[in-house]
Amino acid sequence: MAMACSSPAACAASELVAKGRESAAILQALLGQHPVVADEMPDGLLDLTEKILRCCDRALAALSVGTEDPASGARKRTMAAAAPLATSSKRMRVSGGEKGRRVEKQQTMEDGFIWRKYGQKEICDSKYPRLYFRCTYKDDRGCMAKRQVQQSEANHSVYLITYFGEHTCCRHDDEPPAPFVINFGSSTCGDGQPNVSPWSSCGDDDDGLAVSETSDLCNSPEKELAELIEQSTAVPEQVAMSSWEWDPLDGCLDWELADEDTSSFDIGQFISFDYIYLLQ
DNA sequence: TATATTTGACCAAT
DNA sequence: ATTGGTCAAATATA
Repeated sequence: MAMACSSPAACAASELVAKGRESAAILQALLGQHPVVADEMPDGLLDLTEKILRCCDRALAALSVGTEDPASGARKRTMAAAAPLATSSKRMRVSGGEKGRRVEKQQTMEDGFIWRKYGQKEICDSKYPRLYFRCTYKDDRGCMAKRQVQQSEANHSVYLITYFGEHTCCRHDDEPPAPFVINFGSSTCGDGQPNVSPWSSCGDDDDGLAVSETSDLCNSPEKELAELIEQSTAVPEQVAMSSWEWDPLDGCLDWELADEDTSSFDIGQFISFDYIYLLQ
């Protein structure tokens, strides 16, 4: 699937930032895990990788925002305060007793979990059907997580995903959930494959690192590094969730200031400043 | 053959 | 009566 960017520059920038983020995630995982490196590491090295990851997240989020129709984006931004996007079906709340969490995703509805489709419904006032999924492990492990997926009316390349319930299928009691699985440099980008990070790029060259391929690694014996990298590469909810209130530059400032004397990097070479308003 | 998807039917909420 | 969520038989796929 080709990336539906609003400009070639934005598309190229997204891919470059995504690659940079993946590399930073691997570096962070390796730094944190390797006993020798961890012992002799100068203070702040992990913090630095953390900052790099955060900046990449925000850059990617900003770029993904840039794929939307600017007019609708501006409209959304002004409406955000009055109408928070985290809504859910009243029916689902009644039956499930729980609010859904809506996430907007570009390009892919894959999120690293394995879902089984159990229904599809034409929805009134929407030209796209709503797809109903439950966790594949509902029967085996009693995992009651569900999600609904619907293409955005405003931008059909955006999937509106609403989650209900928590995954209990691949979580140990003392471990946090691992909603995203990375698969660097995967050669397949088909819709049928659980495709990892929402930022994963398609048609990538094959010099990447294949760390894991399915969410089943939750129980695999050689999962330690994969889990470390998963945690590092999981996109923070703040970024994944639709929100127009966060500041993409928040947390990057000190990093930028530290570099400003030596860096000759001109972001304007890569990103049209048409998108800069989206960062404000 | 086992597993996943499709799709019409059913039912509860509105 | 309408709508949306789920079920389950039929069908597709590996």
